Amino acid sequence: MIALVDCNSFYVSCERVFRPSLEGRAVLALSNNDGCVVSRSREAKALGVQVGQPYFEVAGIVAAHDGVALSSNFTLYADMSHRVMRTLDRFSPSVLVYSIDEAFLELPPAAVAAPADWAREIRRIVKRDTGIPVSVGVASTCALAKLANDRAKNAPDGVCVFGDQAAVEAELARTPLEDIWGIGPRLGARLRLAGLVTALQFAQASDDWLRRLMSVVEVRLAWELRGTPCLDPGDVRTVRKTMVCSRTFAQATMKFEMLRESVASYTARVAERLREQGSQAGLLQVGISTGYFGPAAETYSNRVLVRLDQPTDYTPALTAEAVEGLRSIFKGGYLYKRAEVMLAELSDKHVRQPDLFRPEDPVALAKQDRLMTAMDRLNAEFGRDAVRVGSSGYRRMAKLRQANRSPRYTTHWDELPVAKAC
DNA sequence: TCTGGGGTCCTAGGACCC
DNA sequence: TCTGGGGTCCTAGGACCC
Repeated sequence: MIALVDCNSFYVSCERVFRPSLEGRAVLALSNNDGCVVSRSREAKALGVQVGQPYFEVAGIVAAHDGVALSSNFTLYADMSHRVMRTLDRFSPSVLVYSIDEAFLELPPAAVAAPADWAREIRRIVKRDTGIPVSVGVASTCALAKLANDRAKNAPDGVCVFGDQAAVEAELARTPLEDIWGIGPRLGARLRLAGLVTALQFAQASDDWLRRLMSVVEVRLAWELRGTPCLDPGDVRTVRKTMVCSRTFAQATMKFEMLRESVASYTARVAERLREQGSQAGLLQVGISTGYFGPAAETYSNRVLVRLDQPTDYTPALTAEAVEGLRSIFKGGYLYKRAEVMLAELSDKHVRQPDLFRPEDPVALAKQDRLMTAMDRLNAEFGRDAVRVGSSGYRRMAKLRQANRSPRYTTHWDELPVAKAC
C-alpha cells in the first residue's frame, strides 16, 4: 500500500501559520511579479478563483470579500516543506518527496492492518509539529493514491483509503477521466473524442488500443488504475538532469545590455545550484522572449543551444557562453519581457572525459574550483550577489514586483516572528 | 496596465553506421 | 517493373506534473 500526503493550500497554509488572523478568510499566494494565483484558500476557491489565473482578473472580487493577496515567499515555503517532510520521516522508512507539498509513503507493516488510523495520526502530528494541514490518500498504486488524496480533501477527517478493487472501480466509474493524474487537457480531449468519459472506461480500455492512440505512458497509467503498480514517482532529492533559471521582468526592455545583465545573473544563479549538486554542465541554452499577449508583429522569441567544449561548473565560462548565445538571438526593436538560461547534460563533476586535442591544465582547473568555492561561501554568508561576475552589472538586479511579501520567518535572523506577552 | 517558474518522460524523424 | 535489414544516437517538440 502507498500513501500520498499532500499539504492543503500549501503556500497559503504556510502564511497562516505565522498569521492566524488569515484563518477563515480568502487568501491568495501569487507568483513572481504578483502575476498569477498559485495557491488559494478554500474561501478564495469558493469565490471562483482558479490556480494559474492572472491576479488582476480576481483582485477586485477578492478585495471586496475582505480577502488578502500575498506575494510569493519561496524561501519560507521551502523551509516549511522541509519541516513537513522531516516529520513524515517518522511514519515510514520510505518517504519519496514528490514536490514541494507532496510525498509518497510506503505503508510500514504495522500500518497495513489499520491504514486509516495511521493516516489520521500523520495528519495530527504534522499539524501539531509544523502547523500545516495535510490530506492523506491510501491505495495500492501511486495513481490511485493520488485519486484517494483528492477524495480525502473533502472528507471530514482528511483521510481516504481505497480498499478492494471493486470499491475502487465504483469510484472510478464516478470519476471523469480528466481527474486522473497524468491525463491533462490535451489527452483528455483526445480520449473524449474517442468516446471515453469516465476513469473506469480509461482503466478498462485495451492496452493495444491505448498504445495505438497514445503512448506507453497511458498504458502504464491504465495498469495503475487497475491496481498494478507501474509508476515510480521519483524523488525530488535525487540528482537533477537539467536546471533552469528564468524570470519574467517587472519592466519590459529593448536594451541588449539589460538582457545581458539578466542572462549573466541567471547564469550565475543556476551555476550556483549546479555546484551545490556537485555536477557540471555540457550544454547550455539561452532564450529570450517578448510577452505573448501583444500583436503578432511585436512578439518574438528565440533560444539557442550552446555546446560547451568541456563540461564545466565555472561561472565565468558559463556566463561568457550564455552572453555569446544571447548575442546570436537578440533582435533589436522588440520589447523583451523574459529571459531564460538552462543547463543540461549534467554529469558528475568528478567524472571527466579529457579532450584529446585540448589537454586540460589541472592547475588552472584547481584554481577555478577554489575561486568558485570562495565565491559561493561569500555569497552564502553575506547574501546573494555579494560577489558576482562583472557582466551581470553593478546596478541592483531588476527588482521583482512584490507588493505584499511576508517575512522569511524561519530562515532570516532579522525577520523572526515576534511574540508579545501582555 | 496587469498573465510564474522549475521539472520529467516519450516519440518521431533525421543522420549515420554496417 | 523491380531497390534490404538492422541498428544507434541526437534533437525538437509535445505532453504532463506541481
